[in-house]
Amino acid sequence: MKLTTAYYQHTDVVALAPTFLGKVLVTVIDGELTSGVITEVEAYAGVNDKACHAHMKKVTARNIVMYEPGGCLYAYLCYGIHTLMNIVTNQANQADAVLIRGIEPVDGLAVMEQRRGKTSGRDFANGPGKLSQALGASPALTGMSLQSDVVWLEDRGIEPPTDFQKLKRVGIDYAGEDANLLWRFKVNTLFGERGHKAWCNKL
DNA sequence: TATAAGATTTACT
DNA sequence: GTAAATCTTATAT
Repeated sequence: MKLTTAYYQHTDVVALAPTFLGKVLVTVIDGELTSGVITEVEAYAGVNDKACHAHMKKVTARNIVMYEPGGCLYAYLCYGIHTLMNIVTNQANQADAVLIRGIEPVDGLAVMEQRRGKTSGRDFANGPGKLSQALGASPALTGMSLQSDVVWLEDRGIEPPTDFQKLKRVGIDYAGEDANLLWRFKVNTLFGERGHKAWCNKL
C-alpha cells in the first residue's frame, strides 16, 4: 500500500530518512511499471543545511517544489547527465528532502535492464543517477504527488532494517562542516545478487 | 548574454 | 586512482 501524505510530513527529516530503507519505490513511465527496494538514502534539512539546495531560504525555479508540503517528488538534472530523485518531506515552507541513493530491483526488471543498457547484478542501481535511469525518471516528474499513479512509495511489510550504517554524505565538499554530518543511511547486508534474492523472498 | 560549477557515472591509465 | 562526459542552473557582467 502507498505511504500516506501524513507519513511524508514528519517534521524531523533526519529521523524520517532511515525509515525509507526497506520501502519500495515504484514508477509507471510509458506504461511500464518498475520498482525497487530502497537501500540507501540521504537527508537534506532545508534552510539550515549548507548542502541543501534550499539553504538560506534560497528559492529558484529548480528547487521551488521543496517548499511544498511533504509528499511530492523533486527530480533534477545533475552534471547535465543524471536525474536525481528526492522525496520532499516536512510541512509547507519547510524545504526538507530525502535523496534516494540506491535500490534493489523488484518489478519490471527487464524494462530496467533495457533502460540501463546492462543486465542486473551488483552495481546495477546503487547510485542516484543509476536508479533514476532504471526507473525511467526525469526532471519532468518534479512536483508529482506521491499519491499519484506515476510515482510513489509502498510499504510491503518489510521490517525496517536496524543494521544500517550512518555515513557522511558524499559529493558535497562545498558544504563546509555540514559535509561531515552523518546523514547518509545505507543498508549493509542486502546488496548484490544475494541481497536481491533476500529481498524478493520477503516480498 | 556569458561563465562557472554541480547531491555523478563511466572509462581509462 | 584520475579524468572526461555533458548541459542545466545559478550567478555575474
